[in-house]
Amino acid sequence: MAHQGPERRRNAAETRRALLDAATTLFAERGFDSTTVRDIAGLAEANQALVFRYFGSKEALFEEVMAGVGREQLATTPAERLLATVLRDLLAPAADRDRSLEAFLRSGGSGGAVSAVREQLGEEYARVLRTLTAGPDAALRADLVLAWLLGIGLLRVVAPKEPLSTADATEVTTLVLGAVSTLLERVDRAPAPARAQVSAPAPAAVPAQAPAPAPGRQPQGT
Amino acid sequence: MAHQGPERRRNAAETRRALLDAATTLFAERGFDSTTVRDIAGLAEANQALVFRYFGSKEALFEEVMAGVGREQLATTPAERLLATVLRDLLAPAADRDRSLEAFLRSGGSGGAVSAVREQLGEEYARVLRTLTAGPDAALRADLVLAWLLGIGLLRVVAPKEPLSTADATEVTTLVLGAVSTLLERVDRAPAPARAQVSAPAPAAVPAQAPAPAPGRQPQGT
DNA sequence: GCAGAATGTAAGCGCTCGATTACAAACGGT
DNA sequence: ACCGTTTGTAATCGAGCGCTTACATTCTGC
Repeated sequence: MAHQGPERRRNAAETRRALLDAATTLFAERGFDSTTVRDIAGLAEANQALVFRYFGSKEALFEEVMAGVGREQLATTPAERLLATVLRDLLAPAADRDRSLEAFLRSGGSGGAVSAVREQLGEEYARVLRTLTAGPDAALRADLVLAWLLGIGLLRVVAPKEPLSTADATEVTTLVLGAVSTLLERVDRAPAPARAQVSAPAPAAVPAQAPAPAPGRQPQGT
Repeated sequence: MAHQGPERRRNAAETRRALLDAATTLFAERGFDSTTVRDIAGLAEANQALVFRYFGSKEALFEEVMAGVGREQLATTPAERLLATVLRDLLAPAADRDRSLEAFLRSGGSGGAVSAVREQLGEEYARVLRTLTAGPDAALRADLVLAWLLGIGLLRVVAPKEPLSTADATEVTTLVLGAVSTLLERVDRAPAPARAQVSAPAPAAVPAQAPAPAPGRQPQGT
């Protein structure tokens, strides 16, 4: 990658974008702590001082990364499909996976600002998931679903664990959606009625698998 | 320089143990990266050079912490109870929670040795969970259960998210076990031998609200 | 065409980290 | 009492970090 083509002329907007892209990639691959601004600048083929000129600080850059990438999916996906969409995204090959979730998971013990971003993003996802079920504990059920998604991401991406990390996407989807349908159904305290079928679970809540490549794609420059 | 009490006399074994305890606490609270050897030595009221004398390196210390704490629960808990035990542990107040899982979750993007420890520990848990279900995809189902546990830990401990982080333990247990029973139910052959622990919540398997040290010994010290 | 703003670069500051070293103090066998 | 070993301490090293500064280069309005 010698990069000799169209000489990058002085262009603040483009440089900024290059830095943002590089940061998105690296935060996803290594998390916040293990990514240095020198790495980011290096990948973007820019000077590391520009990170601070354009974003102010490493944390501010992280916030902008997290704000941009994850929100897109959230805004364009109807609630009923969010679960299946996120799941499909999680199970997709690394290349076209949404990076924000990875960054989220890999940025563990970081500082206050990073935690704030994490909380906010989690809140947004949970709010959408909450609409999928009824009852007084809808929010709790939504949190549990979100927790499962995060855990699956953890074992598939961050700390790959066989066989989950290489399992067939359809099979995982089937298993998860089946169990989730049980969770989202209105079950009182009675543990008995838990006999949900994967093929015909909740009516509109869980539009089962469909791992087909959706129309809306996210151009993720590498 | 105060510290006058029962003067810690020169005692390598005790100093080593103090360092190990301090490391266990701090790794759990902040993760591997954010914990410094100076912090550990400070909490243990020891000199930081001793960390290297007794353990060789920070990573080696981490490995010893992870080897010691988590294994205890794993070795003394029968398979049928592991799920409920881990779940109860996860939902317990921070004070008497097992710290290894926290350390596991908070040590995100760290180096190779840390990842190796994580993988190994995850493998052990999954192997036990695997015995809870039958069928060709038992291992995958076990991984999904483990993923859920990790995700719940994530949203309860590492990145606290309302309402899950403060939800009633019994309610969470009920919801999770209900959905997990759907997941773990055998699909095809292999008539169930004695897998009743989950799908029919036997009172023994899920003590749920009773964190009392039941007849079965739980020699968890500290 | 030139002043001033915008953009890019190189150097380095101050700090913290893991790890090492040199040395002092307590211990224990003889 | 002596001496070698064990245990503890202080000082530091070299590297890497986020971030800043001083300066060079290019662009743009007039």
